[in-house]
Amino acid sequence: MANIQEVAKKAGVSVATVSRVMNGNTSVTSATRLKVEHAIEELKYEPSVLGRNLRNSESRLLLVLIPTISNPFYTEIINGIEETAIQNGYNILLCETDSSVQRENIYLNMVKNKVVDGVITMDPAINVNKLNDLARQYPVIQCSEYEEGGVIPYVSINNELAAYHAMKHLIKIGHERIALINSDEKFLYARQRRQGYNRALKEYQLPIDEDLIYHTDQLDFDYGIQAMRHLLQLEKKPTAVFAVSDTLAIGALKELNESGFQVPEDIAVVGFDKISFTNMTNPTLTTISQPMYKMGSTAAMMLINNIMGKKVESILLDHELVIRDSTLG
Amino acid sequence: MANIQEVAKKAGVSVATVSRVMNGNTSVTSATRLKVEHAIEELKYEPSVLGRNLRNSESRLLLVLIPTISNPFYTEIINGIEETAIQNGYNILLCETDSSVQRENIYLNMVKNKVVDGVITMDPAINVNKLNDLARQYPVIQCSEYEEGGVIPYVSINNELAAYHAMKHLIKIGHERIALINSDEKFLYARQRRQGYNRALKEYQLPIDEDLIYHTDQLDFDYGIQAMRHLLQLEKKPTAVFAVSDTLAIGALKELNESGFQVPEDIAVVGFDKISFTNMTNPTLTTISQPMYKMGSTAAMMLINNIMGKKVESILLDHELVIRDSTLG
DNA sequence: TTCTAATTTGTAATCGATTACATTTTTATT
DNA sequence: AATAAAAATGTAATCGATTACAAATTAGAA
Repeated sequence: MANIQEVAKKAGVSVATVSRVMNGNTSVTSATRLKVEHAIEELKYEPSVLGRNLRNSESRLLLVLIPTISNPFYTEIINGIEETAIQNGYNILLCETDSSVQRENIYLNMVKNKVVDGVITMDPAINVNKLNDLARQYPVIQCSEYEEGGVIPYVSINNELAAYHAMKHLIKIGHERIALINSDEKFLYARQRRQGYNRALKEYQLPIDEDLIYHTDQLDFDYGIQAMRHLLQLEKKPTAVFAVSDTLAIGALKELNESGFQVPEDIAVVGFDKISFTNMTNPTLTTISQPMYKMGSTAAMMLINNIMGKKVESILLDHELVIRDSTLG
Repeated sequence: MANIQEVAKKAGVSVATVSRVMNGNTSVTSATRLKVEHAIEELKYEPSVLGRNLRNSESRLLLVLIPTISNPFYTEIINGIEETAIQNGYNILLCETDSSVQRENIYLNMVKNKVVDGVITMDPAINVNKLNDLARQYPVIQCSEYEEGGVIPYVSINNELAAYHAMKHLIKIGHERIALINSDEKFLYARQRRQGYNRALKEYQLPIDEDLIYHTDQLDFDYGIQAMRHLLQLEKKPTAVFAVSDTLAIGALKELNESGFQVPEDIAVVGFDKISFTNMTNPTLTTISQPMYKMGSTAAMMLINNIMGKKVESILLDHELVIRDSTLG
């Protein structure tokens, strides 16, 4: 691949002029421009991004940190990030942390090293102190999970309200014993959704039965199965289940089918996220729709603005309750 | 962030010595090494990857091209790629082509521009000529989809044999009218799986009924639903369906459930890939298990070897038929 | 035509590392 | 102690772009 010197030589001009033609900001005679363009054409010159980045100290790369790529919730968000990034001349470096501190370190160093211009993190298990340190000097955006009252801009939804809506729906169709399959409450979203769960119950003067609340370590299908298995062993079984992730809800649904329970007749199920699978289950799954694509593109736009030195504000996007067969008698 | 000059100054040595300490290959007295390490510590120095890459003309980044991030088949492969990449000091730049020529161009230029050191493509719709051009000068590996008789190293499975196995299973349990939900036969894997389908039928002297073969444009659930809807309208309906992707099979299953058919009693279903969701459907889905993680890590290893100048050979990995409820009477 | 101002083009420093080669220091040998 | 050989360290070029500043060219005005 030819470099800028060779083009300059071939066109009989200086490298500065070639650079000017490439970037088109300062004035070049149309005659020389033509000469240079010819040389570029002939040599099939493509400027080295490495050289340019070193000089400009930018990489046009955005780091995206996700806990796992296996959850469709994240892949939809990534779609949104990628589209927006590309539209603005950026590309994304996708990295799974797998909640490993070592990986986290590698990735966060990439920001300091200027391998990337900024970072969007969706990892709820990220080290908050380290992230805040980083955010002091470099562009950082949190997506979906964030630090309450923190200084890092974020895009998310109102988790408390969304959970409240899901619960209100279950209560309104007559359920009184509603189980909650939650993830670890060390995560903000888990605490917030728990609060929504509590609020709805209180509002309708229903008791909060700790037996009906189950915490899982992860969000995979299997953990939903486990959770449901546990809940079915209770003496006083729930008549409905609210899971804080569709993947958990799908696992729960599976276990209910296996055990011969009718959904929603025996037990109703509500999920969270609206991943595309939820329309394929039998019955289809009632769920809280998160605007995942929008969340991704918003996060990307916020990060790019931040990189360009603009001040950005955190945003809470709207959710929506999607009522399907798993709660429709 | 401090640079190498500042460290050199603080340590009272030259930049070369600092570089030597950083890279640890050539000899440095333990006294000076200590001085330098102290300076590095104090200034919290991290070498600029940009500067290093420019000089070494490498980026330690691998480009991964996928048609879409939404299919779990690809995300499992990506897991394998990422793990292996990181183990070898590389990171991955994940890019969805969405089968857009424009994006394809952007991404392939990244290879020429040395933004990345090599590329793994899983996009079946990629422009083969362009890819071959690229592969003449740069490291390129194909994963899953490849060019038959081409020169680009690939890792895949024996698609013909896998489809043959799936069909043989269906035939052995008594099916004679077996529909095929295939994707566009412009893709090699589609042609190969079709061949396996044909071979099994021929071997058991069953007729090949073109009415039973349906082609879809994409692999999303909806296309599986469409396909099944079409097949159910046939006068002589199939008693079994073989779909070349789990996502299609899941859509088909959904449509069968909706339409009141019993699986596998009325119609049996076999998928392809063994994505995790196939264990969550009701009934669980019989499918061909592809070693996706292995495929990813193999592809990554091949690419890294290729980058290091080694010659690499194409590999076909083993598949496995996983029999589940959708074919178990 | 001559001079000034505006425009175009070139020169060379710069970004931050690596490394060939040169120089200095240390070690070993007689 | 003198010398050669080996080891440690430093100097400066290099990767490929951008850009401040300098120099050259052109245009315009008198």
